[in-house]
Amino acid sequence: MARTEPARAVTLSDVARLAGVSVATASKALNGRDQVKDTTRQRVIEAADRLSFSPNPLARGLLAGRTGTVGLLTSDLEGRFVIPILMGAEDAFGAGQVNVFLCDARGDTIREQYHLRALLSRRVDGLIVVGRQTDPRPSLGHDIPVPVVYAYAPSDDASDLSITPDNVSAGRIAVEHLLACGRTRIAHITGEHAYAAARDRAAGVEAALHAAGLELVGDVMYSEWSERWGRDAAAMLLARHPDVDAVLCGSDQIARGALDTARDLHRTVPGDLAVMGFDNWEVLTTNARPELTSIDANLQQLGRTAAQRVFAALDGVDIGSGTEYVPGRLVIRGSTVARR
Amino acid sequence: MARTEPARAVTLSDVARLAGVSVATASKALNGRDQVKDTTRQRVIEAADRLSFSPNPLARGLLAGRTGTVGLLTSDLEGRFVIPILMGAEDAFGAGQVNVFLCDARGDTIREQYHLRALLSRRVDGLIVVGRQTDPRPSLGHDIPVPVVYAYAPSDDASDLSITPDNVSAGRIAVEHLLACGRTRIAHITGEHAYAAARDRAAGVEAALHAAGLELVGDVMYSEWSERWGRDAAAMLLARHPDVDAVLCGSDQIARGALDTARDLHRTVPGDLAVMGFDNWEVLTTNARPELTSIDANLQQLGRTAAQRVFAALDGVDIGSGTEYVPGRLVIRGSTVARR
DNA sequence: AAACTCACCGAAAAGGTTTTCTGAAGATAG
DNA sequence: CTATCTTCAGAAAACCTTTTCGGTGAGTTT
Repeated sequence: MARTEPARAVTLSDVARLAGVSVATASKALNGRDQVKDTTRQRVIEAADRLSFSPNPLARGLLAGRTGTVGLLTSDLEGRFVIPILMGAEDAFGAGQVNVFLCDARGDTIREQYHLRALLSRRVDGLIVVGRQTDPRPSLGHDIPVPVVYAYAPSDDASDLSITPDNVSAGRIAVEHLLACGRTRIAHITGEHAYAAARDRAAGVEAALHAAGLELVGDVMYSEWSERWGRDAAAMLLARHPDVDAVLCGSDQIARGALDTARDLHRTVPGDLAVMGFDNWEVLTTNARPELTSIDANLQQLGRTAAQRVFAALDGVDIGSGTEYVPGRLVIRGSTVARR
Repeated sequence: MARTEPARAVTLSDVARLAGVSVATASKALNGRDQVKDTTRQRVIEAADRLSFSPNPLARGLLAGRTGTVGLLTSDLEGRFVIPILMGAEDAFGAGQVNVFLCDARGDTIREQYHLRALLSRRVDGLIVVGRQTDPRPSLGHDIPVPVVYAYAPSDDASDLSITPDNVSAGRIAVEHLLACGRTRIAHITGEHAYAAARDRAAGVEAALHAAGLELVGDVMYSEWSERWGRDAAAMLLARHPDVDAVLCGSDQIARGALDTARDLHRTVPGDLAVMGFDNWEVLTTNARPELTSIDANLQQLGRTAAQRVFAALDGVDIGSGTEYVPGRLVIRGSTVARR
């Protein structure tokens, strides 16, 4: 940490002095305005290069209103949903000159308001709000002077723009895969009924089964998002419905539990029983025995889309409102299809 | 997204006008400088309240040099190490007026340089660099005009300040726990030898065993950080050394694999065999059968410490240099101690 | 040669805040 | 009553960049 005097940052006037022009001309030269002779422009650019000048975004933002920053307001920093979304957003922004302010509200409305104020006072150009569930969350309201996009958790206000995973179609896709594998006696173990994600996936599952003229084996088994529940539920299920040939689980965690139980009861997977999960959480899926087929929610793409919408709004494009659904993606592994 | 005209932000001069004073006085009143009569100060504060004035950090930063922002430069956004660190940093900063710029270099030096430049040009007040391993990483150098603290991955330059988990002591703590549980025939399965984390933990393990007059059962088994390796290694281990009574694993993932194998081979845990891991990754530890004892690296505290060091440096305190080690914390669960 | 156009450059203001310095009024001491 | 202090308020500069507008000089037209 020993440092020499933090050399005063080089400013535009330093560049101007070196190039022998006024700051006004230097500014125009560097920003590609006309009204500057080409040779002059070259001289300025050269000078800026020599001093490795980089303009002060504060001064720039003070005047222009634009700061080149975007706020990402999450309630789910510990959660695993915000990360891919954040990466996607970084991807979309990264190429340009945009940086991301990250704030975690810890699910607390007070703190959220606090961070919101802080972000706005820093004059972020736009805002992405990430929730920790797919259940609608309270809107931040409309008196916000910058574009706002809600990601993962949609806003409860239809005049906001939200981008969220399409869990209904994900449920459908899962069932269609199991059907394609020749399974017909399919059960569904999932997490808390309070979560829209659980209910939506279940709805997609039942719709797809119905469309195929089939019925779910037993009722949808709701409880908690844990391996433990996956184990217990699978044990109950196999005791009551020994003829089941596929267990569709509402999360990879639950599926891991179901796999464990199947193993304990000497049911071979995928021979006797196909098992699949949702989320495609690699740590869980690729280390399971056998590896776990799952539905990836494409969160990274979701984040990219959200960022692009913010961009578009910044450029004055009307990005519309309502909820946009991002479809999931089937990732097939050994728990539904025997591997060569 | 439909919005009304973004009402021009209220400025200090609005406040001053309402309070019937000059901007200078208003500024002093709000910032608690003296040279302002108490009644005047009250009037200004009231006016600011009525207009819900919040100062423009851009203008403030322009003058002060301080921007109230800190850059967090990570190479590990997908990883799980940066998240608790980030939360810790947010904790430490959060109370104040600081916001965090998050940038992910994706392990790419070019991108890192790019982000570094972007952060510096935004005049961040300080920088926290988070790596994805505990192996030393290249220093960013000393021509950076703000304090830099390296977290998780230390800098390879001893004149930088780094804060990193104490894996040697973590290994020792783990062994001491196993000894306290009455285990004496302890084996160690861990991840890639290329990782300092693996070697350091192993060193601590061997030191602690040696101090107790014991030897490791077999050699340290290095390979990869996966459940699969945990399963395979445990199988090999139990075949070759059936008398082993504790398996210390280099990560929770490996430990999960070892638990699976123990179950397959009908070894009871913790009766026959104690199993423990490192990292205390809750998803893995609390869902294992039995729940997994582990060493938590206290990453959140590490992040807090890093943030505090940055703060201190900002306040002109000499924060020193070299590597500061954060000790781990034993989290006892059912895989080493039978639960009532 | 005078009037005009055109291309280019620079002065100055703006943006919002903090800080320093000056100055005015009131209070105290002699 | 005057001289010196103290207390408090305001004017102005500073931070750095962008933009508008006025101005200078060269070249062109009549």
